[in-house]
Amino acid sequence: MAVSYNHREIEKKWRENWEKHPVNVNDGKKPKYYCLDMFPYPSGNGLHVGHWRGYVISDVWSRYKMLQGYYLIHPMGWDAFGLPAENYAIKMGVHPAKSTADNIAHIKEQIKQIAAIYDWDMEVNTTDPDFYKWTQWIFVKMFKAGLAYEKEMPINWCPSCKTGLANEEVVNGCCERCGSPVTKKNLKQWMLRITKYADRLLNDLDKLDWPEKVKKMQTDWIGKSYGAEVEFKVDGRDDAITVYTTRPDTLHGATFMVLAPEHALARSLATDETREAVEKYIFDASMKSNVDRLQDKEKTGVFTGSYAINPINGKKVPIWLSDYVLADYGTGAIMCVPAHDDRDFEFAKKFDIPIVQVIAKDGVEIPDMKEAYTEASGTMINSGDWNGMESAVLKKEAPEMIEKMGCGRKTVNYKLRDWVFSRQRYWGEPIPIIHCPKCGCVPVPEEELPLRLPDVESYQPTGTGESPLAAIDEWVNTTCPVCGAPAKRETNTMPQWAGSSWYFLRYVDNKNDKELVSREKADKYLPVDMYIGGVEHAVLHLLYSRFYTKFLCDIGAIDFDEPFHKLFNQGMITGKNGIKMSKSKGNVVSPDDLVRDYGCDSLRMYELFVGPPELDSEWDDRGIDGVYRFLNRFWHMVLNNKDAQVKETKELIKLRHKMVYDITSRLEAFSLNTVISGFMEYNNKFVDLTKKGGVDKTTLETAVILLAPFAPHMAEELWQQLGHDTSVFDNRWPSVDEEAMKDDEIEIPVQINGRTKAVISVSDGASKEDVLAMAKEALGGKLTGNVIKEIYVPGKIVNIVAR
RNA sequence: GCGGAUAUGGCGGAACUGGCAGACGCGCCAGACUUAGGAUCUGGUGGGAGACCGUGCAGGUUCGAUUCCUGUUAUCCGCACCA
Repeated sequence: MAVSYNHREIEKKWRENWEKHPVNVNDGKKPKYYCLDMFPYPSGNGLHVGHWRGYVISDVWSRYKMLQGYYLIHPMGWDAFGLPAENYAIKMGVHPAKSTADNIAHIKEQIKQIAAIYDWDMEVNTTDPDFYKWTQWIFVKMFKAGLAYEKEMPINWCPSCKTGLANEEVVNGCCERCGSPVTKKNLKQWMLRITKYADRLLNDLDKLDWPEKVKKMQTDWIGKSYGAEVEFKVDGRDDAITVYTTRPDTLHGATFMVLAPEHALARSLATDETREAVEKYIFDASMKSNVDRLQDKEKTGVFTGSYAINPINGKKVPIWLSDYVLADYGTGAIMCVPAHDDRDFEFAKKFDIPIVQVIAKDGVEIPDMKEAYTEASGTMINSGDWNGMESAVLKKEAPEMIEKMGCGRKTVNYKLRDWVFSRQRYWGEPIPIIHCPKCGCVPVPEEELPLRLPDVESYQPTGTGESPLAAIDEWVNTTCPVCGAPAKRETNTMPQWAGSSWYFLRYVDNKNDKELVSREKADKYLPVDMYIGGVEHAVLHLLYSRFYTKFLCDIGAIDFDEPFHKLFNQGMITGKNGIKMSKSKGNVVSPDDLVRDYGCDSLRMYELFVGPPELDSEWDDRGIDGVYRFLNRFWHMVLNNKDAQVKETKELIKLRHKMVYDITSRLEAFSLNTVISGFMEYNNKFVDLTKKGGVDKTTLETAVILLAPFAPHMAEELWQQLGHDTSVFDNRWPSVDEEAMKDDEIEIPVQINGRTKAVISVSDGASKEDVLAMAKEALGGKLTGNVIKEIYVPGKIVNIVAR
């Protein structure tokens, strides 16, 4: 029978046509819809079928929104600074500027293969001086607001990438990029005070239509806890040690105290007898890497020889050092209640420290404790005045009680740390700061931005903690903008996240050289309505972007404080057996051949059909035949019916509305795989009907419009073949008439004891008696025994309970 | 260790607020058209000869459970001594 539709010719024709006559037009009246993809970093490896998925999902959603009457903001750009781009350049032996430009050109061609409706006039590139001018401008503003500061401290250091890392970039003690174990290095660093925004970053999550998983990850990352700081005087000395605890209710049970080895007082607490052991322990701890520390299961520690006084009961408690206490959380010191904390229990058992229970679980003291009782539920015992109180109540009230007693205060703590913002690498935005011997740190004047990244002969990382920029004397040496004295430029660069933290704001006004974005355009087109990308940025990019947006809102640059209203995380496309696609595994599937053989429309649809969009899916090349056959069958079905002048019948109208309803509701639910199977199912019905009287033109047109976001080329071509000289995207998404969808006769399963034995067809308004009579008739001899109960749920089911 | 997700035919996956389990597709089987078919079209396809049995496993609630509850196993993901 008929030959395949010619996808090559049709797709070429419509690409050229869209080029000349864009379908996404801003008439100034339509409401905007901003649908954003997480912009790629231009890798030298190019795109594989996994990369397509997110772009197809966002394009389908964008085109759907366009058909609903929105003016679409759907831009694309390049996250081209940073480690991956630089490492690639080093590996290939080319300058990163050159390799980045080449990679962008290549990937842009590949992305165009998707036929997504990107507005390339809005394109941005983070390495473009006209763009990073504003990345630097934001930094200067943050510096002036006191949010960017310099600090020397031990930071995460990747010995392979030869740069410092933010906390968020350390995964299981290893570098997020290269997987090398991260070490500590004492470096003077630029920091961003993201902790100042901790509460807003936490509370505003409520406003967002984001996956719960991502909200949870950010909540945990910020890690807010409520508790108290309590002061313990050192026995026989004037100074005190402050601890942080979330369980002040257990204060009477504190039988020892532990300080992090890095604690400022650690050394001074040693006595003549313990000095040697204490020094050794502190030294050993300093030599441990993050990974070692994580892998140590067994607790270690050393007694300092000193004692502290528990302020609630005046008892002397020994002070220990142990690396299970973190130096940079809370106060770096803890009170230990072994009866009610797992870690303290383990430590007390190992070093034979007394264990005192202060909460009676179910009213009784546990006779022979095998593990700590960690729940705040039960009655207080061995707790002086607090005896008899409920632990849960006391937990809340104790901080204020302690405050009144003058030995501590109510407080909160966060796991979130300030953001280590310096990178000792070449390929990033220069930090626009000048170090003046007289004036200190002075920002580059705003009118002198951008501070261009200078060309350099050796852009390889030095490993010394200095950026390669430090080697360029003529760049480093400058004068102070304030006093004019000789001064030196900051030579560290910004992390890759700097540009990506705000790029989505720039798209809508990417040529503005006066402002980051004009308020007029920001108010009109921002923020982002739908953001689509992988889940790997849950606490990196997505947290940083929220922080930047809040800051820019605070300084009045924009008028909203959350960047992304709705977030969708697509699952990964993997190779066989769920193995991540990678060059080294040799399981990368390139879209190029598939586009050539099956067409862009087929690949787009298969990307969706392969599985639920939010879950990982294994790629199987053979499956694409299914959607390719569907598109062929649909093509021929429409062409076979188009001139037949079939009159619409009640049945055809019903089928049409059911189709619109099914496709729309599945699309709204983001169940894109079942949208595709829905198309197939309805097409099977249409193909069947073609042999029995045909399909009317309105139904054909409706189907073509519904298909347009998914297979835009074919939809355009069929729309034209149906006799139109406009674009299929000039239509509005069809609406559903619920009345027209209704069936007069409903099929109802008839069950005996919950097992289906027959199916009857009843009219819409049939009475219970009639239906039950019909049901019994249909069952005939199958119904034996005594009928105990008869259940009829109108429109759903008949169930007869018999014994 | 803590938290989350997932588990359904040979395979990918459907099943809306509890109501005919396996839609749709891949693969496979049979047939048609063909010089030919790895193209296309038509039909079939969970298991069992059968009554029946079947949604990771064991219970429970219900007239009725893939769906709700309790426990449990496996896989994946996140956090990981945050006091």
